[in-house]
Amino acid sequence: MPIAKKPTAVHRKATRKPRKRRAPGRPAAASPELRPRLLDAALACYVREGIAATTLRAIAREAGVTPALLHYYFGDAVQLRQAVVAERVLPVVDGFRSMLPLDGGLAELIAAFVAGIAALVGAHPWFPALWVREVLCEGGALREIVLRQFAPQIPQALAARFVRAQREGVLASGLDPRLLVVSLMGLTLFPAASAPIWRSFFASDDIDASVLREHTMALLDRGLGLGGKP
Amino acid sequence: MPIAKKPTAVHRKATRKPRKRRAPGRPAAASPELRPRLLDAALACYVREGIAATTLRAIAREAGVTPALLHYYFGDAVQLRQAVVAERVLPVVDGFRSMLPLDGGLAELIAAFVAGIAALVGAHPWFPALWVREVLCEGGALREIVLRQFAPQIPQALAARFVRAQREGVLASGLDPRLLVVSLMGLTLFPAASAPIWRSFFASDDIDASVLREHTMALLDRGLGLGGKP
DNA sequence: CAATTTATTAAACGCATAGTTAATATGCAC
DNA sequence: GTGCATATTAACTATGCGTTTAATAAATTG
Repeated sequence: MPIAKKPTAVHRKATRKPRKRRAPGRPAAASPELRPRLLDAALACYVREGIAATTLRAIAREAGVTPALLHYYFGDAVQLRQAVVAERVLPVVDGFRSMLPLDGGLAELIAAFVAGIAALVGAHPWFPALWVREVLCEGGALREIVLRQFAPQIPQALAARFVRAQREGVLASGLDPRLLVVSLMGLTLFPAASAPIWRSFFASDDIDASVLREHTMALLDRGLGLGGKP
Repeated sequence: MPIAKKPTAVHRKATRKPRKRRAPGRPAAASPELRPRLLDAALACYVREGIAATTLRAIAREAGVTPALLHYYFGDAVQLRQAVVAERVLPVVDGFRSMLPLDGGLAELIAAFVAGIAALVGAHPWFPALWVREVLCEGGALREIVLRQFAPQIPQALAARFVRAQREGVLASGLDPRLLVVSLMGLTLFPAASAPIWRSFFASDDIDASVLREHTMALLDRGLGLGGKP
């Protein structure tokens, strides 16, 4: 509509034609909590397209609203991203960390790590893909945030625990305690993230979460010298 | 006459000597082959930014030329990408595959896999990052190409070999042959791809390629039940 | 050394898409 | 009802993409 000088609302309403598209203005019904739905839509887009490649319009389309509404709720795209990270991503990482019995035995710690990742993936299937793209990939949008805030706590605590276990002879020598942390992630997060790939060229309907966990534990128990081998 | 417009280039003369400089017009003599340099520039951008996010202008900037020159050499952006894949990426994957002794003993195969990834990463440090972003990530630009063309040969051949080894009692039961393929990649490619991360919060100047390889082999030898008799 | 071919750039085109702003219909308090 | 706050959209402006065209200078050819 070209801008008339001072179009009053009443006049425009009188000349309004019935439209299919929603007109601006407050909706009739009291909308259910929209904000969490917007966060979920944003997260879905982040997972599917990557954070950097996700446009405000894509999120709006996903949620069935206009980009301007996202601006209304969250300000700009950066603040929206921060909200998603703070309210959707970081709690997941934190929940995993709190599940690790760092003060218990080594075998229990390893088992809890593997089971913890399995539980995390079961509850939040989107996590591995997001983590790979936004943390593992260089230039990932979550690298700094997640890494500087959480990762030093988990990997360094694990490495320290492994050093102690090795000194006590519980952990096989020949393993590097720091690299063992990396190996643990490679044996858990990586299979989860690549599941869509290997499921596409392996007949793998029989592989569920417990099969995967038992395979991983079988490899680790023996590989770390935990089983009962002297 | 590099391909630019109509696909009627019947006569395939050898490549000319290109050159780069500032003002328009043909540059002075003694130019090194420009085309490989353009491919390298494109690859560098793909690795750093991701293929989808890499603009033709960014590649041109990286190579110190104009976007129009890329069009002169490769036609459009899609053809440039195909050239990079065919001449830079696929040969690396193929070289790795040819290094695997699928007909030898199991221990030798495992060792060759680990050493092969180490050699690949040593020769092409950009590979893990590219592979993670473009193959592992959903929507990655190389997923279809690499996967449908090469990956079924390698993983399925490995899995078949592991099935046989397990039947012969050489490979510990309790391991899934298919998941073992995934574990192998998780223990090799993943640490390589995440090296920038774990090096940033571990003091790891003492960890070089051989330390990493020995750690991995120590874990695998025992974990798969290959080493000395338990 | 003139004509032609080859390699390169500058500039512009058309298009898509980005994030934001201004307008506006509804709900609610008096 | 009247006025203000809330929730929502249409429209705008900016930018940047890939591509193309025309200009131009060196190389090559005769």
